Amino acid sequence: MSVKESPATPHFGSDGASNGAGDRLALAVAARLSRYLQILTQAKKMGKDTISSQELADYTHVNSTQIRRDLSGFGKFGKRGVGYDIDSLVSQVRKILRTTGQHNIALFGAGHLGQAIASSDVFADHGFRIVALFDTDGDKVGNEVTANLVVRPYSDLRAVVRDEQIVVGVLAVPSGAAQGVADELVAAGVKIIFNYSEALLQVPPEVTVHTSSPAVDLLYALYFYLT
Amino acid sequence: MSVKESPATPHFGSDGASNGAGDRLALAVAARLSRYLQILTQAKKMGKDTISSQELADYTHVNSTQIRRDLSGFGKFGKRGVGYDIDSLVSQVRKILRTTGQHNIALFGAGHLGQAIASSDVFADHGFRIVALFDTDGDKVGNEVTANLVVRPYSDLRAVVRDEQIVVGVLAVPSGAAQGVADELVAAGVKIIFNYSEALLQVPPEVTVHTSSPAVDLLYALYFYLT
DNA sequence: TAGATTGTTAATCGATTAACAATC
DNA sequence: TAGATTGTTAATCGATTAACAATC
Repeated sequence: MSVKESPATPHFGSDGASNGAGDRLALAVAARLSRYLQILTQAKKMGKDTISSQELADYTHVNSTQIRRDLSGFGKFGKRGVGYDIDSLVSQVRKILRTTGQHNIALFGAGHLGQAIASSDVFADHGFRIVALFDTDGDKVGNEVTANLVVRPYSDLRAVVRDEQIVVGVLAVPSGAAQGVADELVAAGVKIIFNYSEALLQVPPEVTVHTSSPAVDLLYALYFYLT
Repeated sequence: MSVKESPATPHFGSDGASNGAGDRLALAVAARLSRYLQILTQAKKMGKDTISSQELADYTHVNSTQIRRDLSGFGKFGKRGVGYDIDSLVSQVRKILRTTGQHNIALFGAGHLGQAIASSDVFADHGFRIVALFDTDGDKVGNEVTANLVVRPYSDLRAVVRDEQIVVGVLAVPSGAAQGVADELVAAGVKIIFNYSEALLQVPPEVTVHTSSPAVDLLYALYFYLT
């Protein structure tokens, strides 16, 4: 701790060994990498095969040097004078983020926001699957929201979490209902809750809540750009 | 530049004068302050009058020392042994962020996401107003989505931007339609675009694009929590 | 008073950037 | 080759944290 060893690699947390088995990425690095991944995926869809650090910088608002630095910490992925091959960079970044597997998600609330989320193809692009959609409204139960997604009643919650190995519960319910759903998810053993409502949720310490709603995101951004 | 003056205040950018007239907040500070503001507003709604830096830390995942530091840079807003009075802190932070005025927003797309955004009360809480909602679908035009919001055709765009002094255009349209709407907004003189689609938008340098969709937000978060 | 929580210091750590040689 | 863009260095700057006295 007190003795300076060698210039520690800045890509990792506290103890800076190389990119071996058990290292955890620095939080900010992981955040940026996942941002790059999203842009890369989209650029590919738009027909690009190659991208430069400067182009990535334009889309992400991250400095281009920072981007090259982030990537070169894990290998030499680019071609000087050319840029990065998108396909190969995507698979490299996925490897770094360790998100090559499949993860199952349960979504709560089949209102406007829930349906907007359910019909996004972002998840399939990145190896996540929404395997269940719940709503309290009896009239909605049974509706087919997308090809493979039928609205289910809350009474199925426990069985679904167990049978489908749900790792994340996503709340797209009204603020007033959010705490109740969170409680049921916690009771069912889910450890990660993504909260799109504005409610401030109370959960046990072993459960992580991430709160962010479209409107609140917009709010943040406005504070910057308007001044 | 090269000469160390005095320990510059870390709350501001490059040239560190005190909190006088023309100083710009450091980006990260502004981001955190707006996050605090959202939590404070919500805590107030839930009946709290006072909040401690530790409680704010629990909700925002920002270190409590960091929070006290952010706030104490602008004044002594708290009471030792008690915490912060929510009402007074809200008005102080608003003053710091200079967002006491009203700003008008135009929203594009009356689909699920657009309607979810339109019916959020986050904006009214923070002094922003969605004054117009546009859609290309002739069947939707004329529909009343919320009490004061009727779906309008794109042909009204220019007039509305001018008459209502629109400063931000929010895109909740399909990816394929996003660039077209962006072009029209640019032509109408709008300088800030908030893009909820996944499209990568091409705009002139004087226009700022902020891209983030609910599904992509979720994606980021999952990369963290699942590893 | 006793307990709690702020305001502030001091030290470390990580992020950011300009600049440029290497090289495709 | 000439032009473009990466990979990397070196330096600075800002963020983060633990710790604790001040004080409500």
